[in-house]
Amino acid sequence: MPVGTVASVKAVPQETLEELGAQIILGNTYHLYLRPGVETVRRMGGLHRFMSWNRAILTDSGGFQVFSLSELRTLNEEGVTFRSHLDGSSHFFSPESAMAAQIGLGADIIMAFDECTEYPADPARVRASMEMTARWAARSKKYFEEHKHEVPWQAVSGFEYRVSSGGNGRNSKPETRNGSAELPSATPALFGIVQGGMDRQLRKESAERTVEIGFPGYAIGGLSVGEPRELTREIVESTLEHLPKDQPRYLMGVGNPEEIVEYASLGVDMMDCVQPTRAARHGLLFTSEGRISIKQARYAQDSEPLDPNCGCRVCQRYSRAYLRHLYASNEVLAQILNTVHNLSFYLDTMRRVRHSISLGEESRSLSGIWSRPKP
RNA sequence: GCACAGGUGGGUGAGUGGUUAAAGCCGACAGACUGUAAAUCUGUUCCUCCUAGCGAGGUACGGAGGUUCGAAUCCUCCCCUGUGCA
Repeated sequence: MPVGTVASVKAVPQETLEELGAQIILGNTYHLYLRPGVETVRRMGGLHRFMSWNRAILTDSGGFQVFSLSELRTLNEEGVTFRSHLDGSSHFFSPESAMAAQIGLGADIIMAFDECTEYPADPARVRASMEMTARWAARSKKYFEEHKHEVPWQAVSGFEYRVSSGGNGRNSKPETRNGSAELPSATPALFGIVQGGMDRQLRKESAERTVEIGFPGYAIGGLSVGEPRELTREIVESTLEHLPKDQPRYLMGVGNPEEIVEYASLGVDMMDCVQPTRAARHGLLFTSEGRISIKQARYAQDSEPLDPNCGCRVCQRYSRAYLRHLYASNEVLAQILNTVHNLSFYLDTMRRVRHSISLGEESRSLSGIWSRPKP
C-alpha cells in the first residue's frame, strides 16, 4: 500500500497510481485532522471524493504519530494530548475521537487507536503499553459499532472498487457503479492492532486479546521502530501464529523489497511503507538488480534504463544519466519519475508475489520473484 | 587621467596582527532513510606522509618587497576589477 499521509502519495497523481495498479493507499488521521480538518473532508464528500480516488483507502489512526512525535505529547488512560507540529496548538485524541475522525474521513479500512511502543522499552513498560492498546481496541470497536454508519455521503461516479465491510477483505467483491445518483457509502472495516514490543509472550497475549474483541482484520504494529531486522522477522513470524489465517493480516510500516516478499511468504497479506516514495525522493531506487543511488557520479553518462527488467514508463523511456541529471538539478520531475519507478517496482513485486501464491509457490525464493522468465 | 570601492579556498562570502588550513552558504563526492514534522538528515571536500591522530610536514588569502617574535590582516610599489567624474 503506497503511503499518502496527507491525501497525497507524494509526487504522484492519482491517475498514475491507477495506472501503476495501486489498489489501496494510506492516509493519516492525525495529519488530515490537523489539515484540512475532518469536517472539511466530510463536507467535500469524504476522502475518496475529496482526493478523487475511487479505489480503497486505509487510514491510520494516529497511534503511530503518538510514537513518532513523542516530544509533543502527553498520554494517559483516556487518550493522548498532542501539540500540533504545524502551529503548536493542543489537541486531544482518544479511541473514540480517533474513530470519529476516521469515520468522518470515510476511508474503507480504519485502524484502532493504539499505542506504538518504543524500542527499546523495559518489560513492564511494554506490558503496560500493550494492555493500554488492548483496552483502547475495545473502546475503538465499541464507538465504531455505534457510529459506523455516520460516514460521509458520497456522490460517486465511476465508483469502481471498494473493500466490503463484512467478513474478510479477500472475498469482498468490487462494486461497480456508474450512476450519478448519490450513494450512501458502505460502512468501513475496523482493524485491530497487535502490540507487545519484542516479547513473543506479550505478542501472543496481545493477539489473543485483540482477536477476542473481534475485528475483520488484524494489524501487527510496533515493529520497524529501530530493532534489528532479525528480531522483526522473529516477532512477525510468532505473532502471525496467533492471528486467524482467513482474515487479512496487516504488517504496519514494513519494509524493503526483500522484506515485503519475505513477510508475504510468512503469511502477511497487507503492508505499507514510506520506503518506496521517500527513498525515491532521496535518490534511492529499487531495481531487480539491487539498489541504485541515482545521485552517484558513475551514472552521469550511463545511457541504460534504470532497471532493464522493469516495464514501467520511466524505465521504458529515460536513461540513468537523465534521471541523475534531474536529481542533481533538483528538478521536481526527478521526484516524480523516481517515485513512479519505485512504486512500480513495489507494486510489480507484490503482483509477482500474488501470482506465486496463486500457483502454490509461497516459498518461492526472492531471486525467483525478480527474475524474468526467458522469452 | 582623477576620485572612491574592491581583489580570500571550485563558487559566493566572513575574517582586519597570534587558539586561521581560514566561519557560513552553494557546489562536488559519499552515506542514511521502514504505520512520512523528510524535495530531509549526516559525513568528507588544499597537497604529501605515517604508528591514521582533535598526528607530522608542505603550500595558501591578486603580484613583488618590507615591518614584526608572528601577517589574509600593517607599510611601499605594481597588476587587475567595479562605480563616478573629466
